[in-house]
Amino acid sequence: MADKIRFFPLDVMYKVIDNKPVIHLFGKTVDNKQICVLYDSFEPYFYVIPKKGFDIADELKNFKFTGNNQIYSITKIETVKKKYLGKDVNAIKVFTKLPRDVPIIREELKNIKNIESINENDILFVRRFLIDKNIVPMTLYEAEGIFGQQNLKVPSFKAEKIESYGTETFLQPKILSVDIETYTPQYMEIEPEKNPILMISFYAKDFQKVFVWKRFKNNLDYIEFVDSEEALIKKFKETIEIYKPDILTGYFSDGFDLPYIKARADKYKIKLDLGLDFSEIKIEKRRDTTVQITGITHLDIFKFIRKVISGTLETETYNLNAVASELLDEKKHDVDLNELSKAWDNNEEIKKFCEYNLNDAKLSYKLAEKLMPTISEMVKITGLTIYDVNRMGFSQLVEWYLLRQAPNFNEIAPNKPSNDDVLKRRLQTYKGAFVFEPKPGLYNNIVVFDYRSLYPTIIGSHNIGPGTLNCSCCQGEATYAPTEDNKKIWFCNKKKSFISTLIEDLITRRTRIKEIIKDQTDEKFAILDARQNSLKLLANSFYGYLGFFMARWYSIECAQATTAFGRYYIKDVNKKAEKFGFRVIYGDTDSLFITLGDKSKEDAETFSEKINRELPGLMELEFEGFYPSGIFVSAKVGAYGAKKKYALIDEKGILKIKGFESVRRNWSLIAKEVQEKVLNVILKEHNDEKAFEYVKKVIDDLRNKRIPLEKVIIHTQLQKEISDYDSRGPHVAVAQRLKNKGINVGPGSMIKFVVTQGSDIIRNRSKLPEEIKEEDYDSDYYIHNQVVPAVERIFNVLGYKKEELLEIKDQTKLEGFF
DNA sequence: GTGCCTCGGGG
DNA sequence: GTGTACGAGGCAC
Repeated sequence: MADKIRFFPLDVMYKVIDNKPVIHLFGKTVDNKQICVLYDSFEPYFYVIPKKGFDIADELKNFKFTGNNQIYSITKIETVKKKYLGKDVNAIKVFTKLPRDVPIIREELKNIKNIESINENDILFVRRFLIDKNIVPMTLYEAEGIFGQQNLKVPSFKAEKIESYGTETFLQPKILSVDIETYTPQYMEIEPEKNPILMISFYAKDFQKVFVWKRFKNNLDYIEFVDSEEALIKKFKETIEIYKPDILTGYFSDGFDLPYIKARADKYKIKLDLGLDFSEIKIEKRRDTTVQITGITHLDIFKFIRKVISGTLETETYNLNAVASELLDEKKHDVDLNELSKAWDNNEEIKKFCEYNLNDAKLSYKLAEKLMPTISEMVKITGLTIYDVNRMGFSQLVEWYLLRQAPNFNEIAPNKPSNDDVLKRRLQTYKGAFVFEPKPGLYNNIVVFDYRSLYPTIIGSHNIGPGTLNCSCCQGEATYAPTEDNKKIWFCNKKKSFISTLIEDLITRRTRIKEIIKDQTDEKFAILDARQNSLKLLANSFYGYLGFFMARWYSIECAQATTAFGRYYIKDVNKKAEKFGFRVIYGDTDSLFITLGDKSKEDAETFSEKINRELPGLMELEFEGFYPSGIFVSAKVGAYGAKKKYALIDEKGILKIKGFESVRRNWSLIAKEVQEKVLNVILKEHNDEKAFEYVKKVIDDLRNKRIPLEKVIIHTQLQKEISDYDSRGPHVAVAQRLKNKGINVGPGSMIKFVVTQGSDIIRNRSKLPEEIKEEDYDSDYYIHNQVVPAVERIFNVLGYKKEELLEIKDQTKLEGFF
């Protein structure tokens, strides 16, 4: 007698049991209990496309070979009618016993004649399963089968059938956030092999805890003392086992917290078998380290923010403080972590560090909670697990969306490029967007128009895609893309491409959501807004994907045609605006900035309506906004304005600033300070004279050594052993001197140095702050290489020249100015 | 200009 | 694990 259960899948893996791959879907039942649903009837396969006119079915059916003392064979084949890039093909679906047989058999098949190509042989088994069985994580399914006995931490259910059960989404995963503080003396690198973890904090909706292995008096109920680091790590393991989170999150926990905990656990020979199948946490050390726990979704919220939503944030640095400030309007505690190790050694007060620790865990928790709607929408669109969505960039998300959709179009996916292909593709370049450069200066009554989702709507409206590119059926009939060279690129008039169908679907789905979003409550709004934003992000990534060298559906011609149409449309509206009586001051890619002159705001709206009546398909010109005034910035040295650098003020007095990059951490404090102050004075006080004089004063202060040494120190981290450097930058030279003095420096050491006066190369003039006197720094270096570059672009907005900044100022005029 | 190196996030 | 995915900017040459 079969049972039925309803559940939301969250994580998926497979195991070979009795020489059969068994899919394990870990998730939550409708009554919120952990479950593992097993499915053993899914067979690995891939496609073989024979050369036209050849029948190799029998040869494949009987294909066998021996290797590694094993016999590999094809278990069965099916001949299927498929499409490959829009064209009909007769393909052979080749099945194997185990997933790991696929790459072996694929290699061996390369010896067979008359094979055109082998496809879809590198799609991981569990992802293949999710696609073919139409299973989307986080949505509701019903499984039919029996409860079984498996060696798992959660009940298991052996399913015969798994079917979609409505559209309900799992919205309340149990999230547990973790954060650690470690012993790291100042100037020393982070060394998990040497230095202990001092405390571990957890934060969840209904649970807060800081474990620490040094006792002190306090009245905080969330602090729990343990006797040693070893006990601390055991507590870490125990806490997760007891709390049973669906999602374990942290900020950069892929790259720091979890690998550190693992390294320390190894030292004490503590097995971190947190996987729901009793497996140990898996650390993959690549450039981007990843940490995986079977059955528990490890979400590194930093990674998601940087990879997926960084483009939508104002901040340019993605540290916890900056991101939490922007997204949560909350900050990290103001604590100097360098003091922690000292305090620890000297048995001083460490309470504030525990509070700091818990706060960090709380911030990560809140970020995860806040971004959950966006993440779950990405999961629902791409059909990937949260774990995968978390670690993929845009091009991969687009690719997995296409891979998931391909079977619905009966399409076989193209292969990933070979190394040779990648090299060739990397060399290909093409013309990008059109930019109408502004003359720097101040303007009044500005109206901004932009084409809504320009590239996505072009791809949709002009049927762009590798499958419709230069089709033989429309040769000579279709109009060419306006590429402005002799390249003849056209797209089919008769059938819609796979890619453009999908992108139009994304656009219309988004438009629908934006329509209903207007009258929604706060809660509903957040989810729908996240959803429309995910759709937008994905649609916007298609163009880049088509031109991305690693893409399966790569097509330089498609990318080229997209920008060509883009240039055509923006130039077209530019011409029409001038004809209508506006003055165009700036245009870039998809937007047009005009001044009204003697026309009104209403005229501008009439204009955009007129344009829209003539646009094809889903293309639309939007009236983005009206701004009483604005300034356009000059970028590098030169008479002309720059792309994407401007500041506008709207009718409410709110500033809109674009294109001012912030300085990186290895700049001196003085450069950072000056940039910040100048932006403030110009953008808030509108007093460019004051900003200018301020910088002149700082430059003068530098010349006269009135800026203290501490503000000119540059911090650079040593990345490897000194002897391993071929090219010796300033910090390497300084590190060498430190080493000569007997100070232990190595990879990870933060080297502080100051560039001093002289005529030698910078490396030889870089000294340790303690080696030199207060006034030894090279004023010219700091003026020309630090302060001026930090503000130069900002001043070009106002027509000031770099030279004017550098003029020796008249001391008397400025008395008492600041 | 080319090529090598560093940064990010975390303590 | 049916693998393998950075990209921008500074300094030395």
